[in-house]
Amino acid sequence: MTNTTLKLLAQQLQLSISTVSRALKDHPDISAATKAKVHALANSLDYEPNAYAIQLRTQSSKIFGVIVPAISNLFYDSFIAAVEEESRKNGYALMILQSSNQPDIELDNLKIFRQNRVSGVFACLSANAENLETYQKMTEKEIPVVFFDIVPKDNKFTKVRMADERCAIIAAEEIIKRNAKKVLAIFGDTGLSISQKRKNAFQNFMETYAPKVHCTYVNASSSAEAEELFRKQYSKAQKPDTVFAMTDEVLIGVMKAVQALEIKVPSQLGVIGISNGFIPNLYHPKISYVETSGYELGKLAFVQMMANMKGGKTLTELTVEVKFVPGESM
Amino acid sequence: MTNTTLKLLAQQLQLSISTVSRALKDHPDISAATKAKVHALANSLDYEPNAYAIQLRTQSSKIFGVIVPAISNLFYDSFIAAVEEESRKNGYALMILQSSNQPDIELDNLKIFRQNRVSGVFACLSANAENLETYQKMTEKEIPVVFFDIVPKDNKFTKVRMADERCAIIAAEEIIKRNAKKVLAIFGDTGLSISQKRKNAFQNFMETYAPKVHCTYVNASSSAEAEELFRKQYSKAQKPDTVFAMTDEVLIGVMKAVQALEIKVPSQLGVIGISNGFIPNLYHPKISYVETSGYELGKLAFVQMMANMKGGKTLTELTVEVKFVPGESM
DNA sequence: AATTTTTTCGCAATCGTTTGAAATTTTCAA
DNA sequence: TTGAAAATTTCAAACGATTGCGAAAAAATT
Repeated sequence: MTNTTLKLLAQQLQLSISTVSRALKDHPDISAATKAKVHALANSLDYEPNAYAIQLRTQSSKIFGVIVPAISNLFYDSFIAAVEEESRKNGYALMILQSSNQPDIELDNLKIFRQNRVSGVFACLSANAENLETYQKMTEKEIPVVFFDIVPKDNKFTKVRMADERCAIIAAEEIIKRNAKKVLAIFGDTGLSISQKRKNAFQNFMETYAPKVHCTYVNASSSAEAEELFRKQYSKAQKPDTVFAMTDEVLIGVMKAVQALEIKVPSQLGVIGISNGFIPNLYHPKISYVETSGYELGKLAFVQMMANMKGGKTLTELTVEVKFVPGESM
Repeated sequence: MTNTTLKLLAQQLQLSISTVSRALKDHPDISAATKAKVHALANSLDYEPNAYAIQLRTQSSKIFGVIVPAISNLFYDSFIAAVEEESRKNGYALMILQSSNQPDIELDNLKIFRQNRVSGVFACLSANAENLETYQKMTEKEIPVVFFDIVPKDNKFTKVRMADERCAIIAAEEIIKRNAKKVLAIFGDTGLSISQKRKNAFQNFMETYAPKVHCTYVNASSSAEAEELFRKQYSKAQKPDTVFAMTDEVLIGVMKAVQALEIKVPSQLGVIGISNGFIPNLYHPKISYVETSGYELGKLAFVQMMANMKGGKTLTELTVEVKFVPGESM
């Protein structure tokens, strides 16, 4: 079964292709009568405009590219969900690729995006990305790029991200409120700038506003490592009375140990994390957390993308607001 | 900055477009000398073939469409990850859309796929989908469709899914091994055929091989409902000694109650679920589960897709094998 | 009835690439 | 030197849609 094309419709109706084309898009030049006829036939033959032909002709695709380290990730998937939602509303489709945190795959993916002449790219840098040059070229070719979450330092790019420092500070505030005496703060992989930012902000705040609270700072790059670190710290004579988990991954590790050691939360140990909320609500009592919503970030990223598309070069760095969501763990 | 095209290269090199085109793809007709020249210029001007033009000309896109109820889902995201991985290896990109379980959105998305002339579609039906006609049309237009997970009954379609009955039976076997006396089995939404299948298989097996075990069967369509149901059953005089959770969603609800009520697992209560493994491993002790891997399903779906593409109409229903993964909850 | 205006439609070029077939050049044996 | 075969390269027609501009037909004006 061959696809219905304008040509086919034109032949059957004894009209020219251009007339059919115009009729289909309600062009004022065309009489109501012919419009009706054209629409009728188009429907019965269920005509679907060929997106490639359109894009070739108009030099603009209705597709955005999204590149993330991994789709199966509690944070990115909600980001993607949000972007997809907005895109759909605006008549765009999404092409999603994962970099697996490998710079060469990231480059491959970017090539696919360029070859498909996507209208724009939402990009989350892979861990050790040094390929900013490629992104630079894309923006030069007028393919807007909106970075999210893991963004380049260079501020000639458009970026949206969580208010990382605020997250850490809000957590610190809550910890101080709780009147903690000994805090164990576990951050993510040392290689990620986000870990550094959060750690610095947290440490600064604590040292300034609660200098007498004893804090221990460690880094864990996996749940297992986080669990191990927690167990070690908790086996010491002076146990921490509060633990701060910078990511869901860390929190998962901590909570494994907490459950295994049958530590009472919050009486024996206060727990606070930074999360989109899914993991903290898995436990009883619910873990208190500072909310970083991938969903909200997605919405924001989309706004930025649209702004960029409309000619305006908005080279700003926006952050989405974060808030404390009390559970019963503090 | 305008995009480099074959025409541009041809002009600069004083060659015809066809020569340039052929040189770029190493056609034997072209002399080594010109090939070298062409490649050199193409590189320095970083030429990127225009995917639209190619697809228009060749009538074949290197894009697959994927449609899922929701991307942010522990099962689907790993499915997508697998399909994406395989697609990339084979030079395909993915266009991913979510139906949000709404049939009309699903139809919209299918339209986008058709307009983009995707090479094939991986589809998970939305809950109350009655739009099989549309899928039917697509296969008639030679766009292969591989259904996964939630698949149509009609067996003129290609489908891959988990071995749902096997899942339930394996779980039942383990429960019998454990010597359970009173079992609470919580299944998913009644509307989903998968719930029915699993329930029937489970119930059958239990009644056949362990008729004296007392089983209670209930359905929950959310974590909260599962939690509530569990609490109710557990507050009865004769408490269940084993609980079976058909999905992660159910398991999450159950475990909330278990933690809240401080029920000892496995001494007071055995727990077994069906899952891809992420959720069960969040708890201590680790929950035993029958593994249904979205990842494996994705791989299988891709194989089926490729088989379908190569002309062969493989209208079969394949299932991916499942296995029991012992935790410490039984 | 002749002319102007308005409606309605068609021509033809274009987007960037592929590809069968024809045209050109080179090679080489007779 | 010549002619045929082989090696290169070019021509030109697609693919399916959009769109400026001009043409024909219908309606309105004089």
